[in-house]
Parts: sequence; structure tokens; C-alpha cells
Amino acid sequence: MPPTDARPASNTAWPPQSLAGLELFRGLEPAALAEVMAAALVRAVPRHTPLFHQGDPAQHCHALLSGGVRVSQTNAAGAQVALRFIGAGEMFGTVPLFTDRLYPADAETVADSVEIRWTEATLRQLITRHPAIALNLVTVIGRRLMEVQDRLREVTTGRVEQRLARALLRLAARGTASAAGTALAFPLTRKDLAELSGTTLHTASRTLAAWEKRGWLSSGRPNGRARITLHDQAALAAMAEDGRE
Amino acid sequence: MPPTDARPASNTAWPPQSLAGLELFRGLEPAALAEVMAAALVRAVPRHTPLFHQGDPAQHCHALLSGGVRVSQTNAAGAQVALRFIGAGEMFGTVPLFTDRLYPADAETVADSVEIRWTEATLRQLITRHPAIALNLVTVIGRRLMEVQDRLREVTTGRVEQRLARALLRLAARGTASAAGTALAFPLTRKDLAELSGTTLHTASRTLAAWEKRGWLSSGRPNGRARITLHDQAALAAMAEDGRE
DNA sequence: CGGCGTATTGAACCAGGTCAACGTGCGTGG
DNA sequence: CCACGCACGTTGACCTGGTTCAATACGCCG
Repeated sequence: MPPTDARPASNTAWPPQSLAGLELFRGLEPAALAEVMAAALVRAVPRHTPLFHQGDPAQHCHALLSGGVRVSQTNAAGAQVALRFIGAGEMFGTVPLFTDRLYPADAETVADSVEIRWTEATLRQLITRHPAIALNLVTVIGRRLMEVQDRLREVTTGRVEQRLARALLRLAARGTASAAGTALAFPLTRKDLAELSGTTLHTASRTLAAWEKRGWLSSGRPNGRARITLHDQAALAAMAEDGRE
Repeated sequence: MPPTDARPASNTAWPPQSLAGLELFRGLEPAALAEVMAAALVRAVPRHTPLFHQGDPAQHCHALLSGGVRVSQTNAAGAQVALRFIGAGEMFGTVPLFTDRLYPADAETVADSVEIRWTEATLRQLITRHPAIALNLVTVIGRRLMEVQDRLREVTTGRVEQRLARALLRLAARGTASAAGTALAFPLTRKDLAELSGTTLHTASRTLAAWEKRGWLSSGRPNGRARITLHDQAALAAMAEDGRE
């Protein structure tokens, strides 16, 4: 079934903390937030649904209220790279509105999700009326730039184990901690992890199996197969640091 | 000798096309440009001078009026990655003003250069008075994000020759074309090229030697040792495409 | 002209990719 | 509710691009 757009039944009824969680609108007064909310389109999207494709004309600024989205690029030869996993409260697909107007990547849900979005015209109006949004945008994109630069450094200087460890730690920062460990926020296959850390699913599988044996993490039960829980972030951090256990 | 700061002797006397070339201030009216100019600090910097270091507190928005700057990161183990080479008219070192206020990289001139910069306070004032600057900033940083994402994809999916070819083509886009070929805008050692394309200077040297033998480019004479001229961009583009010649 | 940073080139090694074959748990449909 | 099928995961054996180590040559600057 195709996902359907809808305004929230009542603007004020929609959880305001969803918006407060969006860094893009940080620091706006309640009145402005209400305005932002009123202009938004919200839709529920089942998992494994494409939200946009590489090369499509960019028409919206997207964000996620719940669920998870994989943003990935495919090169000419068909090889995939995962650029980023988007969790609740994160923005995505917004940069091309300000550059070449073409989505540079694919986006697809990896879990049942609720997406919120604004058309480009709406976003520009909002920015005009509330210039703070533009500065927030610079902050968000700037942080993302720095993160990708970090990954570029890792991938050219480090070994696979380091990158895999760091990828897990980055995901853990957005996961939920409990006594049993930190559960990652969305399901990730070995292939996902491989594409995130720049390796093959074979190597990723071997490495994860080794770490699971050491008790650093566990995958699978008691949730779906692709649910990963970290038990020893310190060990992973050490691995990410010096690449030697 | 330490580089010295100076206001241009006369604001209006300073070449206005320098500013017009800065995408950051694109679309501003002449009066606004004059304002920007009046607030700028300009200094001449000899080659091989550090402009800032990784980890330093970020205090300025920088741009280059002439010359060249290498922006690079060093990891814990001391390995270097070149994030970007900055040419005339390009902005750099501005992102951390909006994120964590710490330069994430080193910047050092690779040729005698003229730098123009604004303090953070000045930049914020300018943005407040001319909101278009904030949107230009989003565009510039967004484009850079997309470029780094491209490099990340290349480095994880492609072979060394492809990355080297692409690095050269990217640099050529900012070089000067003539009958003899396209001369790159600043001197680049084999090590620079290696750090740009994520390989070792040994492999870079071997590859460049092979390409020089095929007539795709030439290096060294008649300029300094590290001056590179491309003669067959089509061949390099083919190499960048499919990685097989 | 002497010395040092840069470049070239050869040889050996190895991390990780590739190819191949086999498990296994999840979801679906009967 | 159970059984079947398939997508996902695991594991082993082999292969190779590119790094590493090492040694020599070049060219620029003082």
C-alpha cells in the first residue's frame, strides 16, 4: 500500500516534544513551533518502503518522528555505500534543496516509521520568518560534514575492525541503554553494517561473530534477528582507538 | 616571519571581484559587499605556514584570495588525510563556528597566499543584517558534504587508480587550461596526492609515472617539481569511471 | 658542490576480498 | 498452529591489490 499524507488531526495535539527534538527548530518560540507544525506533512510508512531515490528531484525537507531510515548511495557498478542511518528526531534529504536540487542518495525505511516533511517552498518561508532555522541548518549539516570527514579518515587509515567498532559506537549513541546493555535503535543486517563501515558482509559477519564470542555484544534474540545489543562499549572503544585488542 | 594582519588600505580599492568570487557573499548588493569588505581582515601568508591546527578554538571564518591551502586531518596514529585543497575564492575553517567551536583539521599554505577572514562575531553580525549569507553558507557546506560523501563512496568501492584519477580531475576543475593542457592551481607532492586519494605515496608515484609515460599528464618542468599538468582528461575520466583502461 | 627532501623502483608480505557451500531462524500461507 | 521456503547468516579456502620495507636516484637550495 502506498503511504498516505496527512495533516495531524489537531496541530496542538501532535506531540510537541517531537518537534522540540528536531535540532532544526531548536530555540524557536512556541508560536513559531506551532507554525512549523501547521505547515508539516506527516505520514506513517511501513518498513522497507523507499522514500526517495538517487537522482530524483528533491522536493521536501524530511525528518523522522519514529522508526529508522537507511540513506545509501549506489555507484555505477552497483556497489552500495550506507551514508547514514536516520533515527527518530533526525533530519534528512534536505541538502539538495540548497544545492543541485537532486537527491544524491536513496532513502528507505528499515522499520515501520513516521515521517514528517515540509515542501521546499514551505521551508523557505519558515526560514524567512524565523532566520534561526537557517543557522540551525548550518549546524546540522556542518556536524554531518565533520562526521563524514571522520569516516573518510577512518576508512583510509584504519583497519576494518576499527571502522566496524566505530560504526557500532556511533549507532549506540542513538540507541537505548538498559541494564542488559545498549540496544541499537533499528534493525541492522550484516550487509547494512558492512556498507556502513566499508567492508563486505563476510568480513562483517566474521568480526561480529568473534566479538559476540567475547561477550562484547549480542545479536538476534530476544528481538528480531537483526537487533544488536552492545554489552562492552569500552572494549569496542579500545578497538576503535588502536585497532588492536 | 609571522604573518601580519591588515585592513586593506582602502576598502573600495580592494578588488571587488575577489569578493564577488566568494560564493558565501553571492547575491549581496554592492552596499552589503562594501560592508563585508570593511569588516574583513586581510593578510599575506608565505607558503608552508600553518593557519590553524586541529583542536584549536575556532575564531574566524577564512577564505583565500590567492594561493593555496591544504586542509588535512591527522589521526591518533599520526597518519594524515588531506580533506581538501583550497584555492582562490574558496571558504574554509568556518563550520566549527557553528558546531563545537574547535577546528577539526589542520590548515597550511602550500604556496604564497593572501587570506581574508572575519571574526566569528563579525560574521554573525553580517548574517543578521544580510540573511542571504546564511543560505549561501548552507549551499557551500552542503555541496562540500556531498563531495565528501562521493569520496567516501569511491574510497570504499573503487580502486586506487580510480580515486587518484578523480582527485586529479577535481583539482583540474579549479586549475587553468591552456593549449598545453590544464595546469593544477597549486603545487602538489606525491604525498599530497596520496593523502587526497587514500593511498601511499609509493603507489601514487608508481601510478603517476605510468600515466606520465602514456602522456596523460606531465609533472615537474617547466615549473617547480610539484606542478602537474593534465593532457588527457578524457582518459583520466575513463579511468575514474570504470577503473580499467 | 654538498646535503636533504622528494621521487622512483624492486621485492615480499598480508589484510581483507572473492568464491563457494552450507546452516538457520523468520514469516507466511495453508 | 505448523510446515515449508527463502532471505539472511556463517564459515572455510584461496587469491590479489596495495602496503610495507628497503635501497637508490634525482633535483633544488643554500
